[in-house]
Amino acid sequence: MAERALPPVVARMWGRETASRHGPRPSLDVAGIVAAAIAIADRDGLEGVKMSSVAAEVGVATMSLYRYVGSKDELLVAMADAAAPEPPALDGRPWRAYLATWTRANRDFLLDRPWLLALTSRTPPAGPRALRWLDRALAALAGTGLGHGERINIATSLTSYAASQATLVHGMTSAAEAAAGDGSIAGLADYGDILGQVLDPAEYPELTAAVRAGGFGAAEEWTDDADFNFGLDLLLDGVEALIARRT
Amino acid sequence: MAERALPPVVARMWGRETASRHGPRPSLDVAGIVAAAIAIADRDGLEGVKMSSVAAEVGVATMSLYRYVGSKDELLVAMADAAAPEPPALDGRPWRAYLATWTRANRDFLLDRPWLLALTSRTPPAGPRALRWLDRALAALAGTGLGHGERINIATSLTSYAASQATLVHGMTSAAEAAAGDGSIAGLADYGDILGQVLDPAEYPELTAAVRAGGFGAAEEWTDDADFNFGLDLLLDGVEALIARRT
DNA sequence: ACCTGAACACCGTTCAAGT
DNA sequence: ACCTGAACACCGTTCAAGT
Repeated sequence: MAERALPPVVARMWGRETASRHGPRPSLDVAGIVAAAIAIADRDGLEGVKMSSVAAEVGVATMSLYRYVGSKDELLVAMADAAAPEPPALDGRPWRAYLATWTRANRDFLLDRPWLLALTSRTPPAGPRALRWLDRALAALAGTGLGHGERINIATSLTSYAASQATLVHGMTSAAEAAAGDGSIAGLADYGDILGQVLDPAEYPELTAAVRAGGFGAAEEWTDDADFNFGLDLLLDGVEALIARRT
Repeated sequence: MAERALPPVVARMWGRETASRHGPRPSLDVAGIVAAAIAIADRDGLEGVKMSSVAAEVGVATMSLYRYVGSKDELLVAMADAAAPEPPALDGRPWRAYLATWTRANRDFLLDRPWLLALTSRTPPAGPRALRWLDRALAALAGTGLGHGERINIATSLTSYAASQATLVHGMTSAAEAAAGDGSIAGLADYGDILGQVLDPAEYPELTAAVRAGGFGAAEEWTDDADFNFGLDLLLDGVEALIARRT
C-alpha cells in the first residue's frame, strides 16, 4: 500500500513541516500561534479568536499568520488538540477504575475549556494528545480479552459520554450566567418552570408528570457528580457484561 | 412561585406570539421562515443559511426577517427543533425494544440532516419536537420502577449516544467526499493509514498494535449497524442491570 | 523566503424612512 | 404595524509589493 501524503493540518500538528532552507528564519512557529489562540479562547471565548486578535497576541500582522496555518479552520483543529491535557497515568489500575477516572478527567478538561465543546465534532482525533488519550484507554482494556475493534468502540463511547455530560453541565451553568442579560434558559429551576408553562399535559403526559414530581431537581444536582456517575456506571456495567460474556 | 416570562426564542417556537392588532397583516410567519431555512440547509448545508438567502427563499427583503426572528442564532435554534421528525410510536412495546428503535431513529434523522449536528449543543431541548421525543422515552420506561430523574438521565444518555454515533459516521463519510479536494481525512482506511505514518510505537504502543491488527477495519464496518448496536447494547445492558437492582 | 499594508468579499444587523 | 434600501461594522483572506 502506497504511503499517502499527510493532510496539511495533520502534518502541522505533528510538527512534520518540511523546513525551508533559504531566506530569513521564521520568527514564529505553529505551536506559539496555537498557544496564543488558546490563551485568547480561555479569556474571551471562541468568538474572541479572530485572525487579527491572534496576530496581535503574538505581535505580528494579521496576514503573517497565513505563513503558518492554512486557514482559521486549520488553526481551530490544532487548538482542539493542543488544549487537552495529558491523560491520567494508568499505574496498573484495573480497567474499570482507570476508565472511570479517564472519563471524568475527560469531562473535567472540557468544563475547564468549554469552547472545546464547539470544536469536538470537527474532525476525528488525529492529534498527538487525542491519540494519547485513546492509547491509554486501549491499554487499560488490554487484559480483558476484548478485541481491538471492541476496545476502540468502548473508548469512543466513553469520550462521547464525557462530551455530552460536559455539554449538558456547561449549557446549564452558562445559561444561568447569561440569564441576567437576555431571557435565555437559566439553569434547571427555570427549565422546569418553562416546561411547566409550555407543556400540554395531554400531549406530553410523562414529561408533565416528571416536571411536577420535580424530576429535574435543583441545578446543583446536575453539576454534581451523581448524575455523571449514574450514566458512567451504565456504560461500565455494559462493558463488564461484555467481558463476562467473553470469558 | 411566580411565573417567569418565556424567553423569546421559546415563545416563538411554541407559537406564543402576542399577536399584534393594528396595521397591515404580516405577510410571513415564523414557521414559513424556519421551513425555508431548513430547505436551504438540506440543499447547501449550514453555511448556505444566510439571512439573505433565507429572505430570498421566502421572497422578501433580508431585513424583513428581523420582524419575525430576533437574530440568526434564534432562527438556528428554531430550525434545530423543527427539523426533527416525530418520535416513533410506542405501541405498547417493552422498554428495551422501544428505546432501541428510538435511539436508532434519533441517529437516523441526524444522518439525514447532518447540519443538525452542529446545532445540538446550542441549547437544552425546549421545542415541541425535542420534548415529544423525551416524553416518549419516559413513557417507555414508565413500568420499570425507575424514578423520574433516572428516566430522564437514561433518555439523555441515549440521545447523546445517538448524536455521537451520527457525528462519527458523518465525519467519516463526509471526509471521504471532501478528500478529492484538499487532503483532509478520507474515511477509515486513510485514517488508519495516517495513524500508521504518524505514530511512534514507543509512545503509542496500544494504538499502534490496534492499527496493525486492522482494528479500525473497513469504512463500511463503521457506517454499518454493528458498531452502533454494540454501544447501544452497552447502554441498555446498563439500564437493565439498574432495573434488576431495583426490583 | 519571510513579512506586511491596502484592499476585497462577505454577511449580520441597525436605522431612518416609506406605506 | 409592517416592509425595505442604504449603510455600517466586522472579519477572513488575497495580492502585490517590500526586505
